[in-house]
Formats: sequence, C-alpha cells, structure tokens
Amino acid sequence: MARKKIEIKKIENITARQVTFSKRRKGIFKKAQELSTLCDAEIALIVFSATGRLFQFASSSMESVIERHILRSEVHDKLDEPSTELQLMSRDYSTLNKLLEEKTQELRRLNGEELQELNLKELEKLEDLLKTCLSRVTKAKNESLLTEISTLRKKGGQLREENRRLKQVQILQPEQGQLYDASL
Amino acid sequence: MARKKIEIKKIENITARQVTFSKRRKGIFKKAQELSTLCDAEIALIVFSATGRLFQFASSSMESVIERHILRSEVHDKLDEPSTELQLMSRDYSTLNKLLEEKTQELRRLNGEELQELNLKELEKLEDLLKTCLSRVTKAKNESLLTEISTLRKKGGQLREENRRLKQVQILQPEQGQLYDASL
DNA sequence: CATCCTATATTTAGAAA
DNA sequence: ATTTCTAAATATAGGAT
Repeated sequence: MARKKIEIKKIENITARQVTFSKRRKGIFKKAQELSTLCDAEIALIVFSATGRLFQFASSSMESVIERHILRSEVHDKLDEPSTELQLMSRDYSTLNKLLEEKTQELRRLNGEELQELNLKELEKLEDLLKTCLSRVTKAKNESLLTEISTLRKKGGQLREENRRLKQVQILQPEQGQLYDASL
Repeated sequence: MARKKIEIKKIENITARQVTFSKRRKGIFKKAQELSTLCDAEIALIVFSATGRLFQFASSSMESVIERHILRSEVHDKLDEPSTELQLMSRDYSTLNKLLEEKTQELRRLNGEELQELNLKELEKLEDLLKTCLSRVTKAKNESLLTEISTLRKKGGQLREENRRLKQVQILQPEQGQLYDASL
C-alpha cells in the first residue's frame, strides 16, 4: 500500500517478508484495539509468525473470548437436542471443568465479598464441590504417579546404559527445543 | 480515518457504532487474511459484536491456532517460580476467587483433554490448590455453622415467646433466597 | 529485527441509500 | 445490517539505519 502496489501472495524474499510482518502485525493489532474500543466488541487476535513467535491481543481476557467461541461452537454442534445437558453430564472429567467453571462464575459474582459472607448452605455446596474435585484429582494424580514410577524405572535402566558412554550425567535433559522459544 | 478524525473511544451513537463496526470488521478481517498470506503466519481472529454476533477467521484451522496458543500459555505457567504457589497460598480469602479462577482457566485450557493427560507436577499443583481451597471453605463453613447455631438459639428463645401467642410453630423458617441456587 | 522517511495505496467517517 | 460515495486519515512498500 505504498510506493508500489503489491500482490497478496507469500513474499518470497525472507528479509522483506520479515519487515512486512513487523509492520503489518503492528497495524492489525492496532486495528483490533480500535475496533474493540470504538464498537464495544470482544476481540481475540492470535498471531504466530512463520518462525513460531506468538503475538496476541484480547479485548477482555483471551480465555473469555476463546471460551465464548468454544461455547458457541458447541451450541452449533448440538442443534436442539434436549438431551444435550445429560450427555454432557455423563462425561466424566469434562464435567469437572464445567462444575468448576460454574462455581468460578459464581465466585466472580461475589467479587469483593468475603467468603465469610456466604451463607451456610452455599458454603456446604462449595465444600462438596471442592471435595469432589479433589478426590478426582487425587485419583488421577496417584495413577499418574504409578505410571511415572514405572516409566522412570525403565528409563533408569536405559540411562545407566548410556552413562557408561558419557562423561556427563544427563538424567535431566533440557526440555526439548521448544516450538516457539522466542519470548519465553 | 476519513472526513474527520475521530477519537478512539466507544461510539455512543448506536447507529454510527453499528456502521463503523461493519466497516472496520471487514477491514480487519481483510488485514488478517493478507498478513497470513503475505507472511505465512498462522492467525486466528475472533470477534464478538456488542450484540453477541460471532465473526471469525483462522488462517489454518481455528482449533490449531488456539491449541498453539494454549500450549504456549502452559509453558509460561511452568516458568513460574516454585515458590509462587506458596506465596499465593498465604493470602486471605479474597484470593480464593482469583486462585480458583486461574485454576479454572487452566482446566479450560485442557478442554478436551483428559485429566489423566496432565503431568504429575500439574496434578500435584491442582491437588494442593484444591486442598487449600477446601480447608478454607471448611473453616468458613464451620464458623458459619457456629454462628448459625447461636443465632438459632437466640431466635429459638424469642420464638418460644411468640409461640405462646401463635398456633403454628415456625421454628424452621424457609431458607432465605439463595444467592446462587441455579445449577448446583 | 524494529523503525525512520515519505510517496503512494488503503481504509474509513459521514451522509445517504 | 451492509454498501456506495468521496474527502481525508492511516497504513505501508521500498529503501536506509
């Protein structure tokens, strides 16, 4: 859009592509910010560069916008089935998310209030919810622990093999090269 | 950006806001498309109008982009100092909301994944969090219980007074309207 | 990489359809 | 609710730092 009109296709020159990415990225994020402000819209913008760097913008919280997106998709999926609720409830762990989510929203509504101001019944409900969550998580943790142990035992054997050939012990290897290690 | 320069703040005139939303929405989606093509970037753009309408764009699949975003967030979490959790734990009740919210968002991020797929460390964190929350809630509940009992005792005295003048005994009053009686 | 410069290409505010 | 028209505001390509 400037000295010359360009065709909208992948820019082959790597340097030029990088420069254009910087400029246009800045531009689009500004546009996102403006649109959300001017029109009171909720916006999430996620951009990964070709090299894997992440840039993001969210008018409120990214999670909130993505959540609405996901919820909307789910609604689309389930065209008018009355049994939808029940189906959801029958899913084991996904139910945990929902419960905790609901409770979180309730807590949000209480924003600013102290826990002491909840009434007894509310506290009992919260307590029960937490107990249920806890028992599920504990169960999962214990299972994970067992798996971990058995995995470690296997790896331990392999490592002892390797160590004979290596001077430096590297039982704890660095995390494998991250897909996007830029701004971490 | 045209006949007149406008200030970037919420447009109060509803009609004008709607028109601007249409125009700028179109503009930003075009920019997103161009950026992804020109620079080979992965982009997800989600827009909810003030009236709740959803508009979205994703260079590849929306899910894929969101997934990458999610992965990145998790990596961020793991960079937290080990003491952060402990510090958080030492705060008072008002922190409970925040903690639960954060944890819920983590769970949300795991949307679709099974709890079993969390790694051991994550499960332990989650477990600890839940335990702390639970103990706080239980404590608050017990205190509330004691208060309730002592209140009932006082009221009981008054009621016995009243009952002499009333035919119907009303010691057990209906629960007061719950703050959140909905879906629990 | 990000930014500066600046001549053009694009976007868009306001009014109206 | 989106689109047209058009003047004016912005964004940005190419080149340089």
